[in-house]
Amino acid sequence: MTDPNRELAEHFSRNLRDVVLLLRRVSADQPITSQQLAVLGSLEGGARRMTELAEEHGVRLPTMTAQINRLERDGLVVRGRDASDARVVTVEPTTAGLEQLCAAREQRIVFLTERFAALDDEQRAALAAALPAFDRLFAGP
Amino acid sequence: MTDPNRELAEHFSRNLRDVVLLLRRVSADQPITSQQLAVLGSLEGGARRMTELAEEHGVRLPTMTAQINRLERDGLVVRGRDASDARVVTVEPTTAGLEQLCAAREQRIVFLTERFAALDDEQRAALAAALPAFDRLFAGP
DNA sequence: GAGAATACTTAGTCAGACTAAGTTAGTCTG
DNA sequence: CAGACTAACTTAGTCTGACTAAGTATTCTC
Repeated sequence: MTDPNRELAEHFSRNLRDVVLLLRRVSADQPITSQQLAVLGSLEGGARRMTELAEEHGVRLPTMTAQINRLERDGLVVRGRDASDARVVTVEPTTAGLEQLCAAREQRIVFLTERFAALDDEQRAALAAALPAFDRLFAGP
Repeated sequence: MTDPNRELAEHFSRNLRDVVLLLRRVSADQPITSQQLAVLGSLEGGARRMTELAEEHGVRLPTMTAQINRLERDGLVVRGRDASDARVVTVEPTTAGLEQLCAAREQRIVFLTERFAALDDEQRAALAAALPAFDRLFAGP
């Protein structure tokens, strides 16, 4: 009679705390915060608008304004203007910003690689097989 | 030549952002924050010490002091004293605190259940098969 | 061209993280 | 057993990062 989806959800709900704690541990002792890293990641492909960034990160515009202020203060991004619309503010990463992004990303991947290496083959295979389902579960609206 | 663990890690690293955004969406519009929910969860089994709580949540003691201050102000927990050691402060949930915990937990589970229901059988089976690996991957030191 | 909508910024508040320093209580040592 | 050290919290001060409300340009629409 128990809903298998609910059982899965309960298990995941219990695991969520571990994930959050793990993420905190990964991002601790890094020169930039996980938020800053996420924003820099959005700028990797080139200049973006403030509204785009806010939407993509699920925050309000004033929050992104403050975030970009900090990143600009630290020399990781620069603000620009859109030629076709004078209201629009664009944001681009600096060379230093891209370097920080690469370094932080690499550090995170190395950390995760070590975690994966601690699993046995069967567990690794199970996780690999679950990847498409994960993409589907966590992405989208 | 590519390390399969690293490939897994890269995929997960890319997915982390989706998870974070999803978590933010789940906890938005809830009466209590995800941090408060997590702390209340630690108190479900009875009174705990401040140091225990801080350690369990990976934060420093002053952070937990402030957190418990807010929870106490909102009537969700009460501070107590340890009979055998007058330095120790204990924290217990109130009835209101336990109610909030149950309600928030239920809401989170319902949300996740809906996400799981949107998957097909194959994806669901893959996720279910990956659960033990997940426990191993995210738990522990 | 006036009024509405859009794109940001500013100002003010709050949660939640940190360090450094203070207080009180227990422990240990000569 | 007194003095020093350690342990358990709290307080004070700072920072990031989230929000709303309100202000300023600029563009769009009728």
